Amino acid sequence: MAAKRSGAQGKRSQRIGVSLQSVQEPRSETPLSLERIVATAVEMLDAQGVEGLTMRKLADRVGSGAMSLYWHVDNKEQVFDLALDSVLEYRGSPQTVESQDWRGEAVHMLEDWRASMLRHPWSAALLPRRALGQNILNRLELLGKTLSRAGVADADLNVAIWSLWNYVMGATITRASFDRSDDDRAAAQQRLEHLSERYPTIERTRLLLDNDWDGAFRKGLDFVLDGLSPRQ
Amino acid sequence: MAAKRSGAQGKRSQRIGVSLQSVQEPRSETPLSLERIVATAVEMLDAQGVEGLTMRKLADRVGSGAMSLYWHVDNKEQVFDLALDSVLEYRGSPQTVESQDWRGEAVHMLEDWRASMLRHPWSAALLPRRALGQNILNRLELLGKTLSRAGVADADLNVAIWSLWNYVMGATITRASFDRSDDDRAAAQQRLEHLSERYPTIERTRLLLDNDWDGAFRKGLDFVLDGLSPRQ
DNA sequence: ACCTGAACACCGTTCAAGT
DNA sequence: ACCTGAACACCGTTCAAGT
Repeated sequence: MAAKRSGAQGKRSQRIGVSLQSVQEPRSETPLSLERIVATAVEMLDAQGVEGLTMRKLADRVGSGAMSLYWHVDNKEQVFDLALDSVLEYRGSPQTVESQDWRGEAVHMLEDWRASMLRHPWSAALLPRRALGQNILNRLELLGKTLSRAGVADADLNVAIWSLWNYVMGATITRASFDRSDDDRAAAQQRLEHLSERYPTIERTRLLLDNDWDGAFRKGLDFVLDGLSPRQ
Repeated sequence: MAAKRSGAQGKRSQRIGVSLQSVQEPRSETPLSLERIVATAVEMLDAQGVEGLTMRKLADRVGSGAMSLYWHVDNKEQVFDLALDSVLEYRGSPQTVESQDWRGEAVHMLEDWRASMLRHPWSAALLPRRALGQNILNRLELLGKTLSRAGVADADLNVAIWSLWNYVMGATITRASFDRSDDDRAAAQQRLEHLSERYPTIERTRLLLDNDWDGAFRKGLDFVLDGLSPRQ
């Protein structure tokens, strides 16, 4: 039911790295193209979230009849896949020098990963549900290479990669969804205060009011990397 | 837009811990009740996933007219909230003895958390989008208490809790969605093999073919706990 | 207090047809 | 090769009404 979603390349789609700086061309008669569809989908997702993206509204926004999209694209799922991958491109020093600072490199890559997703808050929650696109594979490869150079044994490498993946995905998904509803935290905290005898610990540390997401991410990441570091 | 979803208790809903062992009563004239609605929703979610749950189909399954649900429930969102929370109850030794094995306790709690979510594969992806219900708060409180007893300073406690949360959520969401589409892994691996010169590292370690999810979770969790352990 | 059907304003997608 | 409108089979929810 939820299968079979990767590989199907549509009638004429080739994977593209759409550049996404809010395409504000003379909204005249640019011919419909996959690039424009994907770029517009990203704009709409940024503005309205996952629920707000509709094939009909997308067609409207792109200035075509509702059904024209389906010549360029198989279905709505593919629009999500392409929008996601277009947002995850890694523009980092690709190989450059063989730096000695593997830990700094890893931190940089993972913070960039998180930042890319937070720029498009719908992306984090979507990612695990979709096939792994080129850009994520690139990031995984780069991460693996860095950890390997740092001395992580091949036997531990998969666990190390997945641990960091899990941490980054969990942190980003959580942050992106809390972000969209500050009320929740207020409401939750209110409930907490009302029940401070039931939840004394997290009430005492004010777990749900802590606003320093970036700092917490960075500190937790350090903990994880401490755990992963090859013992000497 | 996505706000205002917590607290609203509907016209007559009180939080309930529905017991969910596949209610197979004489499908006759049990009166419609919130409990039955939530239990049936969980059944449908287990069978069909998030996309498969429809207010109309739910009403049908419960043997009532389509609109009868709305007397018991405000809207579809609330059905999700209640289904989620009902699935996350923690049945663990609540206080018992003041064990010395804090690490074993933490591992047990977090493995149980993951297992509860994997029993209902739709739950993990849903959790971060919803308000934090009673049962998650309970788990967070218990985790915080355990870490605190283990010697984690109050200043580090929030980061420690969030790090473990992030790891568990990331791992479970990833696992649950990979689970639902084995094709992806085959397809991805095929793409990988085709491009083994582009992704030599993750191809070499067979990252995408590693099937030992439980083992990887446990090992990665150990890494994280190593990082979190108070230094001596 | 509890349940209902008709109706409204939407969806994604198929299909046969236009240029 | 590219785009279209009409139509189908769905959605969640409002509302006025029934018992």
